[in-house]
Amino acid sequence: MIQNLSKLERQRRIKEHILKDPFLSDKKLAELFNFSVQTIRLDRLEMGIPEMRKRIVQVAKNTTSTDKVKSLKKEEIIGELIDIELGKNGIAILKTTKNMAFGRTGIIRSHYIFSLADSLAISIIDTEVALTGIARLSYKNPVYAGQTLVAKARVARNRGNKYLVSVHVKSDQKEVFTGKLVIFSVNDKVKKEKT
Amino acid sequence: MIQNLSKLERQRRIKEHILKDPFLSDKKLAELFNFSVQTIRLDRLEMGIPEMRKRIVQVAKNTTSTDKVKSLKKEEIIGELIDIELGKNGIAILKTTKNMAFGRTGIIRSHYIFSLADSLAISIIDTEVALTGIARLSYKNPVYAGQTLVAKARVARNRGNKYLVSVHVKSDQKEVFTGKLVIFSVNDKVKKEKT
DNA sequence: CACCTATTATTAGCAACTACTAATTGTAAG
DNA sequence: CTTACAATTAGTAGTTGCTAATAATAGGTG
Repeated sequence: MIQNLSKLERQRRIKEHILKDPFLSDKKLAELFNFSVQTIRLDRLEMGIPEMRKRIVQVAKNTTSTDKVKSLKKEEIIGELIDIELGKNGIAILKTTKNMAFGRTGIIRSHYIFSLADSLAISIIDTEVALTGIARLSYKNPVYAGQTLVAKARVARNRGNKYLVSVHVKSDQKEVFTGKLVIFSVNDKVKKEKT
Repeated sequence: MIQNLSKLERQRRIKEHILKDPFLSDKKLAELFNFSVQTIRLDRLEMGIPEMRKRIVQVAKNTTSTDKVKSLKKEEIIGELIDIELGKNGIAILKTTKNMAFGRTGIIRSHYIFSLADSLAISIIDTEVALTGIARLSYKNPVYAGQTLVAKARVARNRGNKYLVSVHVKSDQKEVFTGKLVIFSVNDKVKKEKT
């Protein structure tokens, strides 16, 4: 076989292939490129690319660290409760970070803002258990990682176990989000009211 | 027969350990349980548990399974994308766990369900960047930790860069959440917009 | 006692390597 | 043309974490 690829070019391509598919063994790469397994190995060593098995372990460990269901940690959710008057109103702040944002744009993912609002809304209801029923959300302006959000919530109406909570979220005086949430308080044995 | 019980118990524990940490080799398990490597192997074979390397590959492949989506990197998606037709519809599932729930009641916090719906809605928009604008959410029934949620989303309307996505979330055929989200696609330099 | 199960040991072999040495090929310079 | 040198290929030994199969041993039970 005529080798029309320069060594460097081949190495660049090997690297590319491995990045795209870490599950490629040296043997398969050798078949792909029509070079001997030894050459592929030399290339890998020169580029400092670990063997397939170690690459797979790396990929697997990545999953575990990100943990599949990207769980929102509690601190991230609530932010920080600053002030609260049960049954009336409350203020919470959230310092946004890069890992709450879309990698490309740095814009905070909407559900983090909703989580802040929702958590705060539930917090100000003076009851054992509170559940969100209906919500209307409006995202006014994008929020960029690093900005600090201030959420203010107040109970706008309250009929029986049904609360209408209105939440406004600002960043630097600028409104970025508003929402109206209907929260139900569930006090006693009521666990499942619907079948 | 007394041995039998301890054997079963040991196998149960081995299974548990492997589930918790798929990176355990037979040798390490043998050290952990003070049994010979051969015994561990027999146990594994009886239980049909594959060898460490294959387990690692499985874990690694889990991560790689989802591609195809433009707007979100896979780590940014809440839940697991099952099927998607860009610009049209998509299905995602989320296995709920205790740490997504209120401790006392085991009821899943609402923003996890929203996050699932929101992520899915953004995923099906065929664009580089997609942002949530307005949302109307309705929580129909409480979800308890352990239940698996199936979210279906479809693009109901599309005018220009504005998409109306409707999302239905079910658990065991029962509808637990519905939402209508207005998503904006942002392809060029659009920074903020509100309609 | 023979029988049975659980456990452990032993051996051969495999995949996918590392690490090393050695041979071959290509090509350019003296 | 010959030598020098890099690139490539080949080959060997050793490693890890196994599978598969066979055998040996210990501990009961009927």
